[in-house]
Parts: sequence; structure tokens; C-alpha cells
Amino acid sequence: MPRPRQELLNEQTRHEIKAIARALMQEKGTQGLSLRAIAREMGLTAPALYHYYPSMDDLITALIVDAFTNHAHHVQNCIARARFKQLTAQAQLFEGCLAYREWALSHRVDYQLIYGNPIPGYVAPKEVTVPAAKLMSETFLVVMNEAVATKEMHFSPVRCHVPPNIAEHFRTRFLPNATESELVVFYAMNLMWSVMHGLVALELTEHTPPVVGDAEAFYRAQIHNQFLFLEQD
Amino acid sequence: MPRPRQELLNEQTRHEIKAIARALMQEKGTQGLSLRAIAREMGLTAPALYHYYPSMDDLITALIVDAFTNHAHHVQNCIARARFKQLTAQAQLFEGCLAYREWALSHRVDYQLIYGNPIPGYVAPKEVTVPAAKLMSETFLVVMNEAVATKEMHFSPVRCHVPPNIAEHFRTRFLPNATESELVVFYAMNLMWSVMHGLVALELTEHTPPVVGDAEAFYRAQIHNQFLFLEQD
DNA sequence: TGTACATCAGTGAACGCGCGTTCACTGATGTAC
DNA sequence: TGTACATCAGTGAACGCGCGTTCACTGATGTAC
Repeated sequence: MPRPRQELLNEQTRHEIKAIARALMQEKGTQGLSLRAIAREMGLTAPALYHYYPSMDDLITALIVDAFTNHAHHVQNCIARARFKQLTAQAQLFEGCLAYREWALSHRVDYQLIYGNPIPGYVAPKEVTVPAAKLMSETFLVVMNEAVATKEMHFSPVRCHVPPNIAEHFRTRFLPNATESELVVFYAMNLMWSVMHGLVALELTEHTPPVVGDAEAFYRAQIHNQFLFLEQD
Repeated sequence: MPRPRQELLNEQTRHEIKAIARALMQEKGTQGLSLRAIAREMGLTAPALYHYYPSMDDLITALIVDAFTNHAHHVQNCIARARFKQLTAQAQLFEGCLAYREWALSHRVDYQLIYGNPIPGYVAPKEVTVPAAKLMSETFLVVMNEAVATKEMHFSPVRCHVPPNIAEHFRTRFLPNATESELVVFYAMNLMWSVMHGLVALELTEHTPPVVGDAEAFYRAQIHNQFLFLEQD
């Protein structure tokens, strides 16, 4: 049975290509990515890579999907660990938020790739990237909804008041039969995400670190406050 | 007196170069910028541009400084207008926040240039870019401090609790003789900024619009809530 | 008013570089008989 | 066990492209005498 073995080897090579692509992006930025450079680094010629990816864009797509997936998995794992340690739902969520930042810091280019400037010529195939992108929201939603269901957490419908047209959009697009509470949770999750992204992005671009000194403390404080905010009437 | 006239003409050409550079970035992204493309667009040859900017990097620096400056000016103008209309300090600040987003949306690439992925080979000359970057913080600080001084606004030292090491950093680097209240304002301003950036960045990269539908309503709501949060004990 | 001159924005060719993609090919591997 | 064969990862040359920067230069402008 030669086929599975072949496929396995190919899979390994694709893995190696992606790893080197990531390393190159780290040096040259998201745009510095180039098939020829990857081939050079691997001791191959550029056309050889066409056996593994039909084109440059497919490689980029693979990198994006990997990034979304790994980011979400890292957050999921940290939440699972917190749950295993029997931390409160709020603490679990907090750990998830910290994990969000951790991964971004240790995978700066990957984060840039998925949340930063678009790559000029490249158009993402949405049917592939969108599901990968959703993993993160789902991760947070699960914990939040569960915590609300067990009354461990509570999101103030006053403070997290969902503007009517946004509530409408949520209902028609994502949550057809949602309760009021589910809408609030979905809304709160998106707020949370925006806050996390703002802090992380400004840290990665070196805007906050020189100003606040300790960017981690800044992140923790703001996330902590945000929770208080979302919960209190 | 030929000199001043010459200098004026040169200044005009530099202006045109930058305008075309911005237009090109809009199409090809921050990295798509190229001297040859600009020259082509202007009906010149590439070496001609070296009369106006000693190198590509100097042009980028000029674009960055312009972006920071224009962004801050836009916010300043909106705040001034609000003040002229005798709006409350809180409303003035709110208008400033809206202006922050407005400008980013109508100058997407400029915003990417200053707050997005760094440009691979380029290193910003900090003595030039940092003062330009500071204009925005100063703009917000002025309004906030004034409003606090006149007791029109109040930032809760409980909710806006400044972590000790960050307070220390603020004191040694920016506010040597600051009162407790000034520190809190400085801290609150940075929080505000992170929130604005998070919302704006996710909107520009098309992450939030499909999810919330009405990104402006989402922005307004979150900024509004943030104010409540910062003010309430 | 007319000529000699300096200035300097812009040219055109060249340097050396890198890129994605195509194509016909080679040559090792490992299977089938 | 030994030979014929198919597979297919990888090659090397080529296509046509674009880039920043340098250099010696041209030629219009406008000044100085």
C-alpha cells in the first residue's frame, strides 16, 4: 500500500514548507513571503513547491487557516486547564483572555496574518477561512453561555445593552431562536474580543509598550475591569 | 528672489508625490508603494523623485508623519466644533472618539500605515515619528484634564485603578510631578485609545462588520459604555 | 536690449536584484511480473 | 531472484515582470552683466 505512505510524506513536506514560510515571514513581514525564498531555505528549486501547493495563494490560505486554528486551540487548552483546576467560570474566561494575548505575542506574524493588513494581491477563499476564524468566537461563547446558564456569571443587560439593529442582525444571521440572554452574551463576547484585539494590536505594533511600560499588567487590568463592567448593573 | 519661489514649487511637487503615493497604497496596500509606480503615475522617470526625497524611506516617513498629524487634527477640529456648540465635556470627548473612527475609515491605508503591520525594510526615525504620534494622546488629554479640573468629568480611581508599576512608569517617563488624578486621566486615555483601536482595526479588516452588521452602532455603543464605566465608582 | 552663464528638474541607460509560474526533462524509487 | 516498467519529486532554463538606486547627461529657465 504505497499511497497512504506517499500522502504522509507529502503531508510532512507541506508541514515543513509552512514552518519555513512562517520563519521567513518573521524576518521579512507578511509580504516578504516568497516561494523562491522558501525553496532556497529548503535546498530546493521553486518549481518543486508546486507539487505541494498549486500556487502561492493556496499556501497563504493554508497558513491563515493554521493560524486561526492554532490560536483557538491554544485558548481552548488554557480554558480546559483552568476548568480542570476547578477555577470559577469568570477565572476560566480570564485565563482564556490571557491565552489570547500569549499566543499573539509568541506568534506575532501569524497574528498579523489573520488580523493585520490584508496581503495586496491575495483574496481569501471565505468558505475555508471563515469557519477557521469562527473557532475563536465559539470557544469563548461556550464558556460564557455555560457560565450564564449555571448562574456563575451574569452579563448586565443594562450595561451590555444591545443596540436594536445589531440585535436584529444577530437574530437573522446567527441566532434565529436566541433568548435575550444569549443575545447579550453574543454581544458581550464581541465587545471582549474588540478590547482584546485593541490591546494586543497596539502592543504588537509597539505603540503601548513605551507608554505604559508593562504591557501585560495593562492588559490584565483592562480585561479585569471589562469583566466587572460587563457583569455589574 | 528666486529661492523662496523654487522652494514653494518643490513643496508643491512633494505634496503631489505624497498624494499619488497615498492613492497607490489604496490600491496595492502599504507595501505596494513604489517610487517607479509613483513616477509612472506622474509622467516622470523614477530618478526624478530623488530631487524631492533622498530615498524611498524618507517618503514613507513623510507619509507617516502626515497621517499622524492629519488624524490628530481631524479629531482636534471635531472637538473644537463640539466645544463651540457648547456641548458638555463628555459629549466633546465622545465627538472626538467618533472623529477618530471617521478618519480611520476615510483614510484606511493611512491608518494601516501608522497602526498596522510594520513595513519590512523600513525603520522609522523615532525623533520624527514619535512627536507626530503623540499629537493624538495630547489632543485627548487636554479635553479630559480640563473636564476633570472643572469637575465636568470624573474618572473613578476604583474602576480606573492604575497598576502600581504602570503608575511608576508614568511618573518617571511622562508625568514627574503628576497628581493622582492626572495619572488616572492619563491611564484612562490609554484605555480609551486601546478600545478605539480595537474596534476600528477589526472594522477595517472586515472582521466585525459581517458579525455585528452595523459597525458604527457597535462603536458608538462600546465607546458610550466605556465612558460610563470609566466614570462610575 | 542682448549675450554669457549658472542653476537644477528631469532623462535614459545601466547595475544587480528578486519575483511567480510554465515547461519539458531526469533519475531515483519501488512495484509487478 | 531478476528484469521491465510506472510513478512522481525535483530540476534547470526560460518567460516577462518589477524594483531602488547611481550616474553622467541635457536643456529649459531665468539671472547678471
